[in-house]
Amino acid sequence: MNLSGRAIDAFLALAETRRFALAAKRCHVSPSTFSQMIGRLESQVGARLFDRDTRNVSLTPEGEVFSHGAHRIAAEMRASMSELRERANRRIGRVTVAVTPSLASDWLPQRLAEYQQINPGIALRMHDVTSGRCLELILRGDVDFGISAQPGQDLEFENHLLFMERYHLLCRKTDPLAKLPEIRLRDLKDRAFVHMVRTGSVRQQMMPLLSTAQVRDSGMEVANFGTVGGLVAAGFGVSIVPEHAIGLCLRPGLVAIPVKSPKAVRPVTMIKRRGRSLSVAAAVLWDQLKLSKRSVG
Amino acid sequence: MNLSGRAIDAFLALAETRRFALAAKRCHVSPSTFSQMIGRLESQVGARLFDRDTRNVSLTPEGEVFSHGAHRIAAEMRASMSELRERANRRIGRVTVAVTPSLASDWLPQRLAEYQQINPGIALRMHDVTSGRCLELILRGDVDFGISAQPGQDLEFENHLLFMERYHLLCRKTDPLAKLPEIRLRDLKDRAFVHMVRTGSVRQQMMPLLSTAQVRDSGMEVANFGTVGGLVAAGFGVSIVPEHAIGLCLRPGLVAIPVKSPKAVRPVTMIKRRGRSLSVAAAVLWDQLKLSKRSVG
DNA sequence: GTCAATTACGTTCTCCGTAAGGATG
DNA sequence: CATCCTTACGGAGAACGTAATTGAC
Repeated sequence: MNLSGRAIDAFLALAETRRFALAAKRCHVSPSTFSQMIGRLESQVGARLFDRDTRNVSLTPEGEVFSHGAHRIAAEMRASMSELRERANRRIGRVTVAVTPSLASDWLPQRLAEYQQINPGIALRMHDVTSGRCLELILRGDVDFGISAQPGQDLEFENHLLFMERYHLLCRKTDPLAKLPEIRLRDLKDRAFVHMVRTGSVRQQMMPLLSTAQVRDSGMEVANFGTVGGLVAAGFGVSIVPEHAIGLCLRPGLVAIPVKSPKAVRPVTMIKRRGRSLSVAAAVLWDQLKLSKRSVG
Repeated sequence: MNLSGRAIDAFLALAETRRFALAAKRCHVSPSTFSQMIGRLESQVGARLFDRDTRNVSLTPEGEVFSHGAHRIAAEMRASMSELRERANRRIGRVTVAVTPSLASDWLPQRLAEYQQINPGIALRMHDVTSGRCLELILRGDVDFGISAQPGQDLEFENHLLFMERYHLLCRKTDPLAKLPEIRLRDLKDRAFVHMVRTGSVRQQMMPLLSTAQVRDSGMEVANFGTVGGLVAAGFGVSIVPEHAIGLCLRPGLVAIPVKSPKAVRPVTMIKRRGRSLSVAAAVLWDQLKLSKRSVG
């Protein structure tokens, strides 16, 4: 049992035209070839599908039955092929990315908007998640790729650095530090510090630097940048946040000042599962983001 | 675009096993051939369907999309093939026959019951119709074949004589004719006669014989044998009906007496459209009836 | 080094088209 | 005899298997 698409097409053409010669032309084959194709099909399905003499062609009862199936098979084939083609042309599709909250709010939306304008048929979904969960979603295949400051292991992931993001000190305008154009980490010695939770990439990356700088623990340990802003504004201490998180933290009475340290930067990285290819739509977004990285630097 | 059933099967096998070697075995081809089959399929659909290295095999996003269609295509193919096979084996099917009322009530039911017992999966339908309408239904393809006393023209129909059916005189027991063992047509001279409608085969066949016999017209002209019985019983006259219609006419006070005349017989004939083959189920019924004709003679 | 997928290559076989054959009106 | 489907036959191309190659662990 091996029905080919061409055989199905031949069958349908003959069922419709009821002329071998005409159906053959429609299928772009010679009449003889067409006759053989029908004959082969009939032997494959094990039943005569057409009653025919040199003058008339008509479906047998078995042919009538088969024609229903043939129509459905042909329709499914057409649908499958056209769906693939439409996805290849990015007429339809879906792209899901996992992104750290800072970039999800500040940097990525603009890029996604550009993408959406060029590819209106593609449904975009974004998960804003912590760095750890980002890798998990990538590994499980729940997202096409991720963007985070914490690259995955090279064995399982493919990482592409977009740009280095500077950290900024977040403090009240009344703070003495607020007057400086740049902050050095040692300026924070003995200052109360509002921490992010340990599972976030900010905390994990800053941990060694902060202990070197001998900051004082405010006791606060929060998950969201918005909360950091609130705590700093309320006087619980200062904090350090990535550049693209500033918008989430800042409020009247607060300032953000760049931290001057070659280590106080974090690698904003696109991450995908190694060995798994991206969908066409996702690959296009990936490439677009790769090219647009200069626009922030 | 020409998807073959084998390619679909190969795709599904690989998508399920995620092993080329294993899927190749399942498809009964060598690993090398299988690899080529997948490669060909991918080039036909215009997209890479599997991510693979020598260690791991997994579906690409396009492969995921295609797998839905592939499952449906394979299911439709299986369904079409198995339906044809089941019809060939007469596990399922339908047979519709058009039959003249007399045979539909007296002769055919027993035959159909035998057929139904042997082929319980076949749905039987029967139209009891006049001879003219019988041919019409055959021609239109509304029935698989017909049984009537009026064969169709050989150009359009294929006729198979089942048996010759004798005509019987229908009269009251009090009628002088009722005492005879056989009737000759000339015995009916000047007798009031209850006619069937002109569209029926009985009337058409008997017309010349009756005018030769110089019967008298009762003025009654009816479509159903049951009505004939009623009219004869009520004294409107006598009538002549086919042997198998006797059961429809007879009632207390009436008798049916065979007509002795080489012309007072009618050919009970199976009729099908020339050049059109019967469905397997219908052909089996056709053949069964052909063989069972002796049982009546 | 071992195992799995792929590529190379020669063979086989399927499939196509040209041309002859046969049936029908 | 004209038309249309089918069969015959030869060549082109596809598909298969064996065997060598590449790549991953």
